[in-house]
Amino acid sequence: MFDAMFKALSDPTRRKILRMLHKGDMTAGDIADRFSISKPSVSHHLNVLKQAGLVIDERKGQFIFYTLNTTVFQEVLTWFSEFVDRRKGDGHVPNR
Amino acid sequence: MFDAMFKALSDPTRRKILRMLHKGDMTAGDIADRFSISKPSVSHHLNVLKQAGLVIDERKGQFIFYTLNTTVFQEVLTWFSEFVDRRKGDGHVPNR
DNA sequence: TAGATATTTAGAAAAATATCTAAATACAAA
DNA sequence: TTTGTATTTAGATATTTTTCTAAATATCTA
Repeated sequence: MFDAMFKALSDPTRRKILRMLHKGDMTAGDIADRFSISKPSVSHHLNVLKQAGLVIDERKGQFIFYTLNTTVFQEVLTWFSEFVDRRKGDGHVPNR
Repeated sequence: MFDAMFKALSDPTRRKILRMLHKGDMTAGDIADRFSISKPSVSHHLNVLKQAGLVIDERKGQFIFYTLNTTVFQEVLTWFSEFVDRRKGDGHVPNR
């Protein structure tokens, strides 16, 4: 699962989408309109983010709304925390 | 710079290297010995990590030691923090 | 200096990824 | 049901990334 998350985060377009969703939920079309790449390409990126668990999609009539899945961000945050020196104990937590 | 960092973090071999270095500095050869891929491939990964600012290298005689650059981890941590709900009124309320 | 060890660089092949256009699916409105 | 809008799926191509072997560079030791 970490594999998919980091892979998803490696693309700048996808990180931009995440920052947009942080301001509020959006439809696939609204997201696509903010990029110069084609709608199918944006759809592909949205799917990668979805597979990685970083976003959730929900259809409402004609539209599909995308939402951030913040719980997963918490997990990545934890992954990174292990590397940062918090000057508490020896700060070392192994594996994963 | 974030671009290079996220790119570097997207590969599982490189993340494994980072976890190894977290336990202590290592030479390129010692790192390579722990993978089944060739030394030149590991050398390539080390270079990607170095370009991303995630590790620092220092030659000592015949050997080159690699070390984690924790300050950069702190920066990525900050990037992620923005997405995590810390329940401390930053004004942002998700839709629905 | 010659030989041994540590590591990287060069160049090529294979695999993965991003992107496109065209077509398909899902739903709404008339 | 027909038409229009929203979005995805399919299939192809171009680019990027990973990996390899062979060769080069740097340093140590005898």
